[in-house]
Amino acid sequence: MQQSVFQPFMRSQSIFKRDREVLRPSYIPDELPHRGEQINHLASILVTAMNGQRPSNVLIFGKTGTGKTATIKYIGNEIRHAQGTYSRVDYIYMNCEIVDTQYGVLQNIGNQFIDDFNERIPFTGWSTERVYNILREKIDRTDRVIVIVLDEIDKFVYKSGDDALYHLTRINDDLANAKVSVIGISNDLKFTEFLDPRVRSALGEEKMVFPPYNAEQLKDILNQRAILAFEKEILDEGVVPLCAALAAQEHGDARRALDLLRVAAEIAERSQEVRVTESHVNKAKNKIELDCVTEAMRTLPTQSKLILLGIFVNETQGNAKLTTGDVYDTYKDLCKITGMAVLTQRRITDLISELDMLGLIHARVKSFGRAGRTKEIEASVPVDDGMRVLEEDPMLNQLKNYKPKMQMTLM
DNA sequence: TGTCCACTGGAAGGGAGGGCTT
DNA sequence: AAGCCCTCCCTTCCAGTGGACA
Repeated sequence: MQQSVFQPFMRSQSIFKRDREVLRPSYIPDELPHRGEQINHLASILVTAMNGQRPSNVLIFGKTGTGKTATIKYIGNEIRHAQGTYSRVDYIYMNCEIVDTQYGVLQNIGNQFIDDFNERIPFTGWSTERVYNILREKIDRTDRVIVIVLDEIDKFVYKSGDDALYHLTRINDDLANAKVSVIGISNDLKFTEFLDPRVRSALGEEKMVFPPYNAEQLKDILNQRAILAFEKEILDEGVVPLCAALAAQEHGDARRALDLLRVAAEIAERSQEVRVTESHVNKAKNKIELDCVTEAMRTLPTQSKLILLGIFVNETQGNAKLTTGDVYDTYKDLCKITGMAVLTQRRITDLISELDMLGLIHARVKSFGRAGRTKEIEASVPVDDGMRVLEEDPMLNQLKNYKPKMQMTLM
């Protein structure tokens, strides 16, 4: 019988003990190291709900990987476990990066309540007002305390404003039986400046800040997971401290630390090695960074890819610092060759800003005096790697040998 | 000090696409 | 089928701007 393609990669002894999911940031362990204080504080606020009263709304701030989401999900689990005794609380978690419109947020919350009336709110088609009214009725019929957690609430507010939050924070005025409290989680301390003052004060009845983990704390977190994930003697002594140190440099990001450890172990496993070493961690660091960039590029819309490609080809020709005008000229040229519709310069400036935010290019506004004020743009990823990824797109493949027209580069 | 350049970026609105209601 | 609504992508319009230059 022919040998399976998986055969060479199957080993009797895996580096991982069992489910490697325990190394994913989404895994919620039985105990959250160094977040006891935050858990207790939240519990002290939410205990009100257990007694059938409305707890204060809470705003939680903290950088990525500081355990905000883990803590909030941990609390959610605790509430569910306690339901035997107190079955009066519903806990709804929602990530506003995924659902990021006014309508979407209200619709999503509404559809969490499947009751006897069993009416589902469609994902489009209704007026927001109507969605809100149905949501309110559904909530009121439950006669319970509803805790709504809105993760990444800042992204939602920046994108869609605060109308839905206004509704949610005022909803208790319209409810006869149920009670609603909202917990917002944000990476950004300043997003409340964009809120209507009424929403700001309603939402911020309680505020919490999650500090970044230091290297020692990250080590504890990693060690706790490593015990669950690996057989004994699999990790070299320096592996956990190195992952912790690298992640601590990045504002104490536990997510990054866990990713480093998991990817390092996967690299070791793939190369059929029995131990994970520091060199695997370093390889993991490079791999994660590269994966991030390639993924961002692959998922770009074609128009943005054209702009990016235009920047890359200019750089390969030695035109390192480009203006918006330069980029637009090359872009128009590329559109002509590929037969794509040419968008306006106004639209292109927005797409350039998006590429900047994704970290694929670096664009800063600069004035050249009489020569005008514009953006100075350069690639911030290795051009060769970038070109290779973009050329995977069949639409752009024909541009492989494209050379930009000579441009007057402003210096 | 005023002018002027090449944009920047906000505001408003069009229209396509998805879907609901009547 | 007609009339709505919402979101997304895009255009049009235009006031505003930093700094070199006269």
